[in-house]
Amino acid sequence: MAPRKKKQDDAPQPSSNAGGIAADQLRSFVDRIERLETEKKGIADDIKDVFTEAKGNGFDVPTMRLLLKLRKQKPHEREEQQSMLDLYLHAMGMAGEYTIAEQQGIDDASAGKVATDNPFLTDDPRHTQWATGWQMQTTLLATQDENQPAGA
Amino acid sequence: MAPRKKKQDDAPQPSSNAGGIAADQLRSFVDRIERLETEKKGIADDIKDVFTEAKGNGFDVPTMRLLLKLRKQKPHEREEQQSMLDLYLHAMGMAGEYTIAEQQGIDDASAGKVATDNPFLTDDPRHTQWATGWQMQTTLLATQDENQPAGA
Amino acid sequence: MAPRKKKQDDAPQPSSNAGGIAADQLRSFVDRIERLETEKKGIADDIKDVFTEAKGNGFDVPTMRLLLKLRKQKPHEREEQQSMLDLYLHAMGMAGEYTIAEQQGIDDASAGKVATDNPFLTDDPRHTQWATGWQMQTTLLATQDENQPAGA
Amino acid sequence: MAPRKKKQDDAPQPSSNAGGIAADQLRSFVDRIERLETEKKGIADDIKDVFTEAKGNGFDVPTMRLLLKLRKQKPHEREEQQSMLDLYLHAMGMAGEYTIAEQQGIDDASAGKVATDNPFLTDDPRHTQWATGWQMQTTLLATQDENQPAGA
DNA sequence: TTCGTCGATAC
DNA sequence: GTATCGACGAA
Repeated sequence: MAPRKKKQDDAPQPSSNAGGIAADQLRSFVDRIERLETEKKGIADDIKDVFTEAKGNGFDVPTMRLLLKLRKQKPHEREEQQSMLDLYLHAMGMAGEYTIAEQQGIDDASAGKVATDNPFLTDDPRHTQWATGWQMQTTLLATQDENQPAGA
Repeated sequence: MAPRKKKQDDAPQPSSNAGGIAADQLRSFVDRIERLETEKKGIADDIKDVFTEAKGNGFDVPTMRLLLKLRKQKPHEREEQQSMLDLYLHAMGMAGEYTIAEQQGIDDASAGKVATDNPFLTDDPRHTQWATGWQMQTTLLATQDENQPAGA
Repeated sequence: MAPRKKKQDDAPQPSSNAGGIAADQLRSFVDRIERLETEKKGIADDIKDVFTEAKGNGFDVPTMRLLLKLRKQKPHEREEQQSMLDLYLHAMGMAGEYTIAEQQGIDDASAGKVATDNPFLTDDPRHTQWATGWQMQTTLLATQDENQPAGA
Repeated sequence: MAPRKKKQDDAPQPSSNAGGIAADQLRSFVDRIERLETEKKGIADDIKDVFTEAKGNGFDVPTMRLLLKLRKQKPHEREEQQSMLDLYLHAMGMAGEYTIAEQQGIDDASAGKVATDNPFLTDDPRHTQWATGWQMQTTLLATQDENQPAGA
C-alpha cells in the first residue's frame, strides 16, 4: 500500500527530505558540528603540545594546571575560598597555628574593622597575613549570620 | 588586643567550636563521609573484580558495559531512542535499506494504524521489524506535530 | 645570610629567572595555554549554538549526539561491536528471534564460509541481515579460539 | 542446513549456552554487577545526604570537598605540591613577597642545610614558614638537577 | 609506569 | 546539559 522503499515521499527533491525528515538540514548540522569538533580537537592537541614542551623544560605539569586554574578565579574568589579552607583546616586541627598578623586580622574583623584598616604597608608580608585573617573571620561572621549552626 | 591563639573563644568547650566554627560537627560530617567513601570504594573494587573474572572467562568487557547500560533504560525508552536513531541514520544515508516489514510498519503508521495492528505473529521476526518501522514513523509524525521543520 | 628578597640571583636579567625559576619562560607557556583555551572555549560555544539551532528546527539533540558518536567509529568497528552486543542480548534473552537471513549467516559462518559468500544482492535488505549474522558468529568463533569459556 | 532457530545447539542444556555463548555465566556476571551497582548507588546517595545536611548546618560544601581531597593526600605530597605552587606563583608575580622566615628557609636550603636545621620552635608560626621556604627551594634545586631549563 | 580515553559526578 | 575529575585500559 504505497510505493516502496522511501515512504510517502512524493516530491522529487533529490535526496532531500529522505525518510520524511529534513535530511539535507540534518546533514548540514552534522557537518558543521564535525568540522567544529575537528578544530576543537586540533586546539586541544596544541595545548597538549605546549604542556609537553614545558615539561621538557623542567616544569611540573600538574602544578602548571593548578596555576592555570587559580588564574581563572578572580582574586577575590580565590581569597574567599582560601580563607574558608583555612578556617576548616584549623577546625579540623590540620593546620599550624595562626601567625601573629593573621590573628590580629581575625581580632580586628571581630571588632568590626574594615578591610582598609589593615595596619601593615602593602609591601610588608604581614599585610597579606592580616588580610587573610580578616577575610577568614569576616567570612565566618557572614556565614553565621545566614545560618544558625547548632549551638549558636 | 585580646587573648592570643584562638579568637574570642572564651567558653571552655573542650575542642568544640574551635576557631569559632562548630568544629566537632565538621569533624563528624567529615568522618561520616570518609567512612561512606571507603565503603563505596570497596564496592567499586568488587565490581572491578567481577569484570576481571568475566574477562578471564572470555567475555568482552566493553560489550558487557554496553549491555548493562541498555538494561538500565526502560525497554520503551530504548525502542524510542533506537527508532529515532534509525530515522537519522537513514536520513544520513548511513543505514541499509528498510526491510519489507519495516517499510510496512512505516506505511501503516502513516495510515493511522496503531501498534496492535501488527500483522505478524510475535514469534515471527517480522513482528519486531514491523514494530520498529511503526515506532519510527510514529515518532517522526509526533515530532513533526510539535515542530515545524523548514519546509513543512 | 645572603642578600635579601630574591635568592642567588646575581645575573641582572630583567625580571627573568625570578625566584631561581625561568619566570619568563613560565609566563610564556601560561600565556600560550590560556590563549589556546580561549579559542577552544569559543569553538565549544559555537558547537553548542549549532545544537541549539538544530533543536529549534525540531531535531532531537541526544540522538544527534549518538549519531555523531557512531560516525566517529569506523564502520567495521561499529559492526563488530554491534554483532557482539546482539550476541550478548540474545544470550540474555533481551532480543527477539533471529531473522531468517541472520540465521543463515550464522550457519554459513559456522560452515566456514567467508564474507563474500553473502547470497543476497547488496540492495536486498537480507544482505545486511546475513552479514550481521555472519559477523556475529565469526566474532563468536574467534573469541572461542582465544579463550576457553567454561564448557568449551 | 540443520534445523533452525538456535544454531548448532544440539545439547539440551536448559537455557544454557544459548547462541553458542555461556549464557548462564553471562547472566550471573550481569546480575552480580547490577547488584553491586545498586549498593554503590545507595552509598553515593547517603554521601549526598550528608553533604545536604552539612549545608543545612551552615557549612560550605565545595570547601568541604576540598578539605576531603586534601586529607586524601599524604601530608608530604601536599607540602611538596604547595611549595611548587608557591614557587610558580612567585615566578608569575601572583603572590606577595616572601615572609622573612620563608626567605630564610630558602637561603638555608641553598646553603645546604637540612630540614631539621629549622631554627624556630615548632609552636612558632615561623617554623612553618621556614619549612615552606626550605621545601620550596629544595624542590627547585632537585628539579634543576634533573632537568636543564633554558639558561641553566 | 605513563598516557589517553572513557565514564561518573558535580555544578 | 555541560565541564571537570577520577578511573580504567593500553602502550
